[in-house]
Amino acid sequence: MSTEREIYIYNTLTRRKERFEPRTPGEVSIYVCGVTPYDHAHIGHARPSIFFDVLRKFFREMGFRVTLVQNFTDIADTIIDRARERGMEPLELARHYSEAYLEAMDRLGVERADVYPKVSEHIDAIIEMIQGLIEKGAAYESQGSVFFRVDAFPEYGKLSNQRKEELMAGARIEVDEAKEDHLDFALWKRAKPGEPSWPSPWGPGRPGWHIECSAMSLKYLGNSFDIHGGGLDLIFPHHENEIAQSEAYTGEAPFVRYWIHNGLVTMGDEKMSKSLGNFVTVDAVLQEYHPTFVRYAVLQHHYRSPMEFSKGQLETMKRGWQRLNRAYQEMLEISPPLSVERAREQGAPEELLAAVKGTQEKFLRAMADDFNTALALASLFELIRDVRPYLAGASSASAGEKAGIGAALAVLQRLGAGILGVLTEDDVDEGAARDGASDELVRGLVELVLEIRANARKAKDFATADHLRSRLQELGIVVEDRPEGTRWSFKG
RNA sequence: GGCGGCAUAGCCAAGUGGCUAAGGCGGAGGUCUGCAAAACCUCUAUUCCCCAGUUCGAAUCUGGGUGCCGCCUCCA
Repeated sequence: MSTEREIYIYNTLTRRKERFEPRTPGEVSIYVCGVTPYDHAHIGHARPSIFFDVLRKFFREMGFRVTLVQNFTDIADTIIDRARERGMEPLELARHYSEAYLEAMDRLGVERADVYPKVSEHIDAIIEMIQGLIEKGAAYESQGSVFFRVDAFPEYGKLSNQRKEELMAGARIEVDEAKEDHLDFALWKRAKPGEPSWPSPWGPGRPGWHIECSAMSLKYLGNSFDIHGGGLDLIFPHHENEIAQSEAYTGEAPFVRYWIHNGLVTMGDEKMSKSLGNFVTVDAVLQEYHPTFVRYAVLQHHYRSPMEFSKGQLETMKRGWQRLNRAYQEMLEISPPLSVERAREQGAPEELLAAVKGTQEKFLRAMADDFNTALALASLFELIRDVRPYLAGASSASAGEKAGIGAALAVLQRLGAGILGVLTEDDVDEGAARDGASDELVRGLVELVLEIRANARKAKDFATADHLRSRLQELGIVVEDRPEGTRWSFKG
């Protein structure tokens, strides 16, 4: 693919769509705020992971070399508290949930980042940065802790568009007399008894919340890297503070060229979050739904829109995903994937090839316009609609028609499977993935019933046949008579 | 109180100055089928929360209003 196409990104910093110009031509550096691993990953975490996975694959498709860094904030109050409850070492708890997070994302088809830096492994870099900030007068030590001096950074508030005075007015921050100013935030927190701590020039303690992302992103991606991502809920104070620290430290702006924030996942119109307790884990969802379907559901929404998560919501979306995949799977059986050029050589209908190229164009244009995955997905539906007529008579299709289907298949694989990851070769029918010892018996019995039913149908005893089918339906087993034979599946 | 976002058909959801307002689900009719299911075809918003304005022209821009959400405290 070429890098000719212009890519537009909505930049939170400017609140405008801007043309993407990388720091280095042909390369993209991306830092995505990862999780604080003190519990299982939920769907609210899956959304940014899936989105940035798609974004990365799209950039790659456009010819960029992509470097993706995602941190684990493995030192945090929440981790310490949870570990204490369970009588565990905080770092051990964090390691456990970090692993669980990665495994959950693997299952969702999220490609691993290039680096997963952990706070606990970057204490030195963090201390070095804090020292630098103190030397520049942007931070000060107080009672064993170190705070960032917000007054030393005149542009404070530029990301979240807040004025310092206003922040002060509405502050619900408890007064900490160690701070010079209410808005100042901790870079280094003095250790309280019984807390994990690391030695530092200011005594034993641990990093404050925001400093790790600055230290680690600068370390792995350098100054003025391209894209920093995360949930909308991180804009303030987290990302605001990152900008202040980083730009004060390096003396260079911008710290980040494009800020991308994804919308939140809601349940009952309320933000899904661990602290509210209204979350559904990725594992729980994957027990009922196929990973490519979860991606489909996420990508059906524009990344900046809120996404309501509910079972009813998913159920109605499932049909579309099934239809897309059924068509895809039919195509797989008809032809190997072919380039448009090869398909044309083999006599593919021009009309079909035009549809294939049109889909590709529409898809890439949608993605290049602020990663409009919903529109991109729509283009795939249009493609299968255009291919459908050729699929109908596939058994008698000419070599040229099959080649045309192969060209469409190649595009589906590259865009739908490769970039979006919403296609699968697995059975997409209801409950198809069910297994287990008891099902072994059930399967045998269903086969037996269907054998009897087949005999009834052969004898034109449709009353018996229909009775068996409806009784099975009541038990949650769907029977379909297709031209090629009867098939059945569990209803979800 | 401050900042930001959202409001498009029964539902989900694109579109942000101008060809017929994407796509999916659902619904209606049809093809196929012993009947169903699946699949396919056709139809399904003269109109984009309300009011005023800018413009030859607005769902799209401006002002005002209403409702909802997020952030200002840990948070993807």
